[in-house]
Amino acid sequence: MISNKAKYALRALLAIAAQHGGEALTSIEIAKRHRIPHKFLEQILLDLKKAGILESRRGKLGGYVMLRPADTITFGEVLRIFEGPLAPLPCLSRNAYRRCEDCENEARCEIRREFARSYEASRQVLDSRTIADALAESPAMPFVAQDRRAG
Amino acid sequence: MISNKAKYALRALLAIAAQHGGEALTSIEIAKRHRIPHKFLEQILLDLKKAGILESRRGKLGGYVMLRPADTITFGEVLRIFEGPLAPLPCLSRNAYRRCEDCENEARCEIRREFARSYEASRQVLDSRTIADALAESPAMPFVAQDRRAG
DNA sequence: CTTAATCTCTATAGAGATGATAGGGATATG
DNA sequence: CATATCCCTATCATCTCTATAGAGATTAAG
Repeated sequence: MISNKAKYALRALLAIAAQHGGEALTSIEIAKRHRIPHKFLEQILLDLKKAGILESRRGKLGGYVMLRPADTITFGEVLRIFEGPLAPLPCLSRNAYRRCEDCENEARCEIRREFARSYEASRQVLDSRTIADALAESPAMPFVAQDRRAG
Repeated sequence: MISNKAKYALRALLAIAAQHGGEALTSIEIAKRHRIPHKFLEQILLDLKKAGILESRRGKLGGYVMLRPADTITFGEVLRIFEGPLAPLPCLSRNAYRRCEDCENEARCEIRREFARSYEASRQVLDSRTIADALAESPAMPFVAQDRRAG
């Protein structure tokens, strides 16, 4: 199961990316719409900003907008920010490889071999599907916000 | 990342299933071979027994043997015993379905839709690959123990 | 300049999961 | 009876998750 944090982050991103005209969305508005505890959401949005995904404006009329276009942000990328490596075993992570301390022979490890298959299958989905893809297939929201950064 | 518990369980199962002639393996032997804390492993083997996967014998000459043949035990089944539902969202679990409390419209939820793809991909691997499959592909152990229950 | 709205940052805390460790009880063998 | 093994329960330290809280920084409006 994914964490609430990651789920909230994805909800928030979908909302911000879907915002017409690329207008800023406030954390309060997102929290109200999606029933996310406001102060918890603030932390999450801050993480997304630090990750270079969102841009923020402070003060009155402040809020959040996409920094990078929604079609460049995959579900996998967002998950990794909040959950760490997606790999089921440390020895299968590309970005965060660690040897299993107690593993005798990685190349012959049956467990590693089997999980590699499973991981590869889900990784290919998570690392290819973007926020924009998800919105594009949404029946209630046919118009996808992609790159609407103010020029 | 999967838990140590699940990893230990899989290691133990692979060892027991690979045992020539279906001889019993003791928890001490498994713990020594695979560097698993012995008392921790005992709990795990007990869980596997309660799940109907292993059979045990007490006393001298005791140990564990497979109850069900190794080609009927999938990685997914073992994982579920120790990690609970494999689904990334409660609303995607078949056996343990729960509605996301804060979800407005499950059918239209973009997050659910995307994770369904990813989950389906990994589930198909985990629920089809068995302990016997894993051993069969192991270069160091070409002879697979399948159904060796004493008649 | 003041006020209000918003983002920013850090601290704290309860609940539960994780990963063991420990001790003894039950059972089988010889 | 002695020994080896499985069986069962309790306990514990650590970490993570899920917040909650409060104050500071920034901006816009009046």
